[in-house]
Amino acid sequence: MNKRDSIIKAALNLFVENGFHGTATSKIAQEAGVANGTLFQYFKTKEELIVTLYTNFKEELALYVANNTAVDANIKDTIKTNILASLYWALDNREKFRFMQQFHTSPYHGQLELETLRKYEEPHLQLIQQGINEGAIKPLPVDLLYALMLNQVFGLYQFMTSKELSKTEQSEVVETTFEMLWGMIT
Amino acid sequence: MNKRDSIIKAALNLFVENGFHGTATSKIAQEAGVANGTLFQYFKTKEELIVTLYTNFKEELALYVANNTAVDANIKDTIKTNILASLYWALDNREKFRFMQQFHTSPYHGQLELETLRKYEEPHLQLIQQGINEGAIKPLPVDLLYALMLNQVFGLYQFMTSKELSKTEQSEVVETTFEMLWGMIT
Amino acid sequence: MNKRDSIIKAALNLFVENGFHGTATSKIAQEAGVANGTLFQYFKTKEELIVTLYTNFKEELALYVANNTAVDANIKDTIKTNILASLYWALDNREKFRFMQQFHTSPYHGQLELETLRKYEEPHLQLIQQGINEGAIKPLPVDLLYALMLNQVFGLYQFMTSKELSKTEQSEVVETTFEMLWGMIT
Amino acid sequence: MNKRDSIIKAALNLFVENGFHGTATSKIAQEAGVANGTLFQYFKTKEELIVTLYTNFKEELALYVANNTAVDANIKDTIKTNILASLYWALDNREKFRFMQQFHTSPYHGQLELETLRKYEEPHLQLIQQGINEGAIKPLPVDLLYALMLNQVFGLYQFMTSKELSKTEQSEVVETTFEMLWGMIT
DNA sequence: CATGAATGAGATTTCATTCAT
DNA sequence: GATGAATGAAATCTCATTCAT
Repeated sequence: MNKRDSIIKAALNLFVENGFHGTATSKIAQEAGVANGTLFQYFKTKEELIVTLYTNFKEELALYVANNTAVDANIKDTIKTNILASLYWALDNREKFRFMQQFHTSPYHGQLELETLRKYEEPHLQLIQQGINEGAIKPLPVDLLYALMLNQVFGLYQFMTSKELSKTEQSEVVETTFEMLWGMIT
Repeated sequence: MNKRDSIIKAALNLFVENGFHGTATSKIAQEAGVANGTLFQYFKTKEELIVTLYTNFKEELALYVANNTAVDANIKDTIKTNILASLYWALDNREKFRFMQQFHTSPYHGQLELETLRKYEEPHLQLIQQGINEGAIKPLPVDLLYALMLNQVFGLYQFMTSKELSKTEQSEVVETTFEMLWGMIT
Repeated sequence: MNKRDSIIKAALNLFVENGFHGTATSKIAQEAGVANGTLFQYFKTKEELIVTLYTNFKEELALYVANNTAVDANIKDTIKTNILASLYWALDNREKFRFMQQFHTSPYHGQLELETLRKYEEPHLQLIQQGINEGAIKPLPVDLLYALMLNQVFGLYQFMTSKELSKTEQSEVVETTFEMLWGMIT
Repeated sequence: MNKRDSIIKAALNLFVENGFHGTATSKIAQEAGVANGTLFQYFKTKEELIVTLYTNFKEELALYVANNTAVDANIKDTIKTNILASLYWALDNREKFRFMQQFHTSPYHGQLELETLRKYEEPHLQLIQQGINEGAIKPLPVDLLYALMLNQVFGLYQFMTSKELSKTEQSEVVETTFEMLWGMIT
């Protein structure tokens, strides 16, 4: 693993464990096995490091979701695969997901350009719009529907990470919950 | 307004605007119009100040919800009033609500006793359990149902704070959304 | 006990336990059961309190020694009773004695007027001088003899406070040690 | 001189002059010609700095005494050289010696492990024991004899630093005093 | 006399960042 | 690129002292 990746990995661990403020750059460098100054060769400031982590993960999640969303299927399956992809990525990348949540409520988030953020929402909004256009989904504001769906996923994630569930139990609760959601918005 | 309250008010403003770390205790004192050391007469540490704010607001919310939840009504109305009370408190106390969200993803949250936190969840869980017992609500784990309902409120809050809605639009979207939720869990 | 005495007593305890710097005036007031500001009615500053304690104890010791030194006796007995009085006072007032030692190595000591200090040494120096004049004590500088005798007492005090000795063992070691000292200077 | 040594030197000067509390770490850094934070790279806390100074000096003194104590000589000469070495080191390193005295009556001293302290006493105690075994020294508790001898040195040090003595006067008083001491304990 | 809330100067310590090697 | 010693601004917290009541 190259130094840049070592730093990113160490930063993720420490930020999640101790928060942004609770993590000194020197600790990150130490944990990454590089010198203090080396960190600043790759990231001009601590803030840049944090924002880079965030956009990296955001990108990674978007890619994963894109690759695991059924296309050329009926709208229900498309949305279902889309949502489940998000959920499973989060469950498989809990540290990254927690990091992103931390980031959202931090002041760093406000400094991101809205355009950047919109970019990641767009595909989901379009999917919902498509569902409405096809008459499958209730004709409500897409923003609202997106917010409800997204937070449904958060709620499910919260539940699933607070319990120890077997694989079958997991897929059972996921299936049930999605059907409930689908019933709600159609 | 006495000094303690001035400090609390200033702290809330600044924490929400700049985050916990981004807010120096000296700034808080200054904004509150008191001397640096005065802050530490009322709160032994910065952390104590932060935790006090959180538990204050948590208490305030719980009280508001308790006072605005219909009792002696059918279960649907009870739950409805309960949920709407939470939502409207959040909408009327946006700073306090943002503060609480910030707190949740901060390392301070981990230091709270679980017992304290459970105390606030308990009434909601009991309400859901009652709904299940009465056969009104689907027999799913209460934890799961609670998580879904709570996050539904978050989602709605998110939508409503991102738009400028008239009073009628507001109550319309709230009504609609609650009916969707109720349909989903029954 | 009046407030002034309460303060003095509390101050002694705390200073000996935690040092001058380690003891806040507010702690002293608290321990003494008086208000914060009351302390400053009796002592203009913390320093004045410390110096007052010191001179009080110094005075107390001097008085005790004066009252317990044999007069109208031969020089050996006079000096012996004088030395033993100092020693026994120290053993019976260990906190006060430790306080005085702490004071000696503190910067406060440098601020005392030399005249004040000399006053307490004078009687001892005169006694030694008398011994020399009578031909009983070696004709060495009185300063030197005084320093040796004083430190002999310190050494003995150190030994006796580090052991648990019975009354008979105590007086035995005291007798022996004085005879050794007397042998040394005559 | 490297920065660490500059800091140690400055700290010694200032601590002796103004006491531990009276000396701010920022003053030390300034006097040493280094930045504020640099001090804390070499010493994690102010306390660590103080304790390091103490153990450094203690070690230095022990080494000096070990190197200047006659071995393979009769017991009297061995003890004499041992005592004189201590005395002369103190006279040649008055600041360091005053620092050590300050340290002894400070609360920092209590935090040192007893084992550490015993280590430095051990050689002296053994020497005295040897003298007793050989029948040269009176069969009294070694602790007591050590305390008396040590304090004799303190007394002599006190006398010699309060006077301006020529070299010959110095060695004369030292010789005389040692003979008195030796007479006393044999 | 007594109180104790309020003060604010000052102390220790941290840490993001730089830069000479 | 890599290093890590050095920096110094800034943050939290303490505490002797004051003063209105």
